[in-house]
Amino acid sequence: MEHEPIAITRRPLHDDLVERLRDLIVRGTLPPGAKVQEQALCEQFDVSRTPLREALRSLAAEGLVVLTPRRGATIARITRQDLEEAFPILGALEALAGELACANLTDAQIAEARRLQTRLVAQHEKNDLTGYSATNAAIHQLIITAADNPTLSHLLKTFDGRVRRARYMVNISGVRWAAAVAEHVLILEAIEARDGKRLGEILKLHIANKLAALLEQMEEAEALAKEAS
Amino acid sequence: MEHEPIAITRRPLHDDLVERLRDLIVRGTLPPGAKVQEQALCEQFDVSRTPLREALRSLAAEGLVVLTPRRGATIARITRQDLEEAFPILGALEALAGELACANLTDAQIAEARRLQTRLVAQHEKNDLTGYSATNAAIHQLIITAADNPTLSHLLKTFDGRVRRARYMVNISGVRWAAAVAEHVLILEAIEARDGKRLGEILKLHIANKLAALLEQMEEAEALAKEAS
DNA sequence: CCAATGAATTTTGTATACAAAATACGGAAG
DNA sequence: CTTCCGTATTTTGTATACAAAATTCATTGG
Repeated sequence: MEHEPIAITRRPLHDDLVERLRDLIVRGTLPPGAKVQEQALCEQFDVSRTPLREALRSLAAEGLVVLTPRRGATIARITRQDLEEAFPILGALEALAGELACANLTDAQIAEARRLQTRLVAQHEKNDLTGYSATNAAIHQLIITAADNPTLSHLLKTFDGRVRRARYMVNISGVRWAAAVAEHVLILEAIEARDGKRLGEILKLHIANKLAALLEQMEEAEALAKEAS
Repeated sequence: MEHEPIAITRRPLHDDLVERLRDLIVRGTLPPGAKVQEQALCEQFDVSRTPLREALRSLAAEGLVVLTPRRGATIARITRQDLEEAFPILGALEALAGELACANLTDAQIAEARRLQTRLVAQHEKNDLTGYSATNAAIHQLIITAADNPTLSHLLKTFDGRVRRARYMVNISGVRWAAAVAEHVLILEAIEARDGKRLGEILKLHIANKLAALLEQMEEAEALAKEAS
């Protein structure tokens, strides 16, 4: 007699589809503004329209896909306005995560944060952007884990997806990268001091700066695109 | 020749279903923990399973419905933990809305806030809970509108639904009601002063107090239920 | 009398079918 | 040549069909 069946259930197709499609969208393989051809995707994934459509509904709820009645699905565009609206929300949520985290942080977690910070600096110096991104994500994940609020964690995960796409569109500038590393020093300090209020403020600022840099990059990219036409 | 077709599109069934089901869930007609019988609902709404299932997926993304593979949908339960996780998020989001709103508030909007506040107090004195709730919602709506951030507005709307159900389960205590009215005085003051930081703080506190009162009420209700059994 | 096993029933996941709407295409009129 | 209109094609929304899994229920053995 078992108490927790641990659900050995095989996942339904639409759940797989959600993940695979999300990946395609976030990475830009399905580019913003693109029309989603149900039939084409059905053939590509070898499924029928029913599970595909259910997956599209989930992604629409996440904001990655826009569903227009009688005229199908498109990949959500990323406009400047979207980013300007989304980043402050992300900032508020991450700030909350930081505040909550400080109330729970264990010594082991703080030690881990120090290790990650050291690695982050080293990767910046070695110009290893891929590794840096991973370490960066790990630090944010550490904070979210320490916050110990699954609802917040889930909300951040889905909400972050909407925004992460933008980073695949432009590459970080050297100036912004250095500034981000500097900000991470402050983040670690606040973590070590378990100063929730301060950590929240820094995270908010960190994200606001990220937005500013991103918008600048996007404008440059747009200007270049215009010139080329 | 028109520039904006204004989309005279008839809404699909699943969109209607989402709204009607959400209403049933939020109002408690479909109670937390209840198993969702697809067939029964299909007959009740006279639709086939396809649009119903799509609607359930949307509601699952909102957190009102829980989908378990191979064993169907249930109405999401509201545990103490859920509320303890959700309210701080709601607080952070409303605080952000307050901050943003203060940057935009017009004199007309401030005047409207004063009118609503007067009405709120009158309705409290007349013990008109229904009217009070509507006015209360209008004040929060005014702030969200002034924040002028559709992404935030949408997020708050769906997220609020998860929590609003709890208020249908217990009725506000006289003590909490009076305290809420007092807090609204401070809210109006911050609005009049266009003090975003302060408005944010008060809203956060307002929501934290709401949570505390709600948890207390729920514990009382649970204790009563236990006694009766 | 209870537990366990297995067949009958229900429910779920997915595929397919079909009607209504939207889009693409092509020819005729200006 | 362009614009308009009507037809053909595609796409969307919904219903239905069917197989696999889960649940129910009765029966049997202990």
